[in-house]
Amino acid sequence: MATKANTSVRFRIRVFRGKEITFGPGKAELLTHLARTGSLNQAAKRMNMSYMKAWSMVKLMNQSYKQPLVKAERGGSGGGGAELTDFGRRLLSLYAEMEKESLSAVGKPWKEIQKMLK
Amino acid sequence: MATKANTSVRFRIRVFRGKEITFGPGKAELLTHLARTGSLNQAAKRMNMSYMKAWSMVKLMNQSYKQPLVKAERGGSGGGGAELTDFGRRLLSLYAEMEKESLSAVGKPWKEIQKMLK
DNA sequence: TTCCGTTATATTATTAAAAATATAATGCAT
DNA sequence: ATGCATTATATTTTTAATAATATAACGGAA
Repeated sequence: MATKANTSVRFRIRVFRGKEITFGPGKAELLTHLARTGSLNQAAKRMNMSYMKAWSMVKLMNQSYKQPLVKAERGGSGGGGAELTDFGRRLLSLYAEMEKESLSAVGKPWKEIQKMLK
Repeated sequence: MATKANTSVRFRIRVFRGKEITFGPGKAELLTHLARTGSLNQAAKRMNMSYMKAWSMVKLMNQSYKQPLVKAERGGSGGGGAELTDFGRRLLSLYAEMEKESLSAVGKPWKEIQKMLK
């Protein structure tokens, strides 16, 4: 038994500005879906999130950074749509890097803890 | 302006066993206070946590690991008390190590993100 | 034998977070 | 004009997390 099937360490890395969470795992997932679908509505649906919550997240992000992460348009042929800006793509990839780095940094103590779990 | 006063990354490292969080920042803080005070009641008060919640955390921890992290006694001269076991002290220090390692691992991308924040 | 401060536990109440619902606005296409 | 799929926003409802309250048990000390 090298690893216990049931056990895991999970990270929540959150970027704060004052009291507000301007980036975290939920927002990262939302932006990832948004990049694929081109629609905030579709992105929200894919992660079983209400459109309203998704929209309020985007609003907060857009006003927290020097440049908007998401550009949205309404009306038009398909009803409208939303997409990531280059700025947004960059932030998303930096966040992914943080997740990857920290997860690998934690390997040794985590193995020890795993041994201590039932 | 080297760092923005207002901004921070925060980690929530959680140890899961199935759906249950068997260790995390709250439990770590509780055990730290417990080590100092020798009383679960006092430890809870120091972090403005209800005794009931503290106790249920201890209960979950004690039944999730191969050995108990906390040993409690009731009755007696001071009414009773609780203390960390060696096993508990070890887990607490491993957790602290995870926090420290991951924070330092994240330095580079975090600096970049900080620049992007308003 | 009664008092004390604690652990131990269940039940109820409060609060905060999330979800659901509703509605307006947009602009292209048919 | 009307329909369409979306963004944008406010309001209400529901749910889940947390806190509060209550009570029992324990065992030494005065």
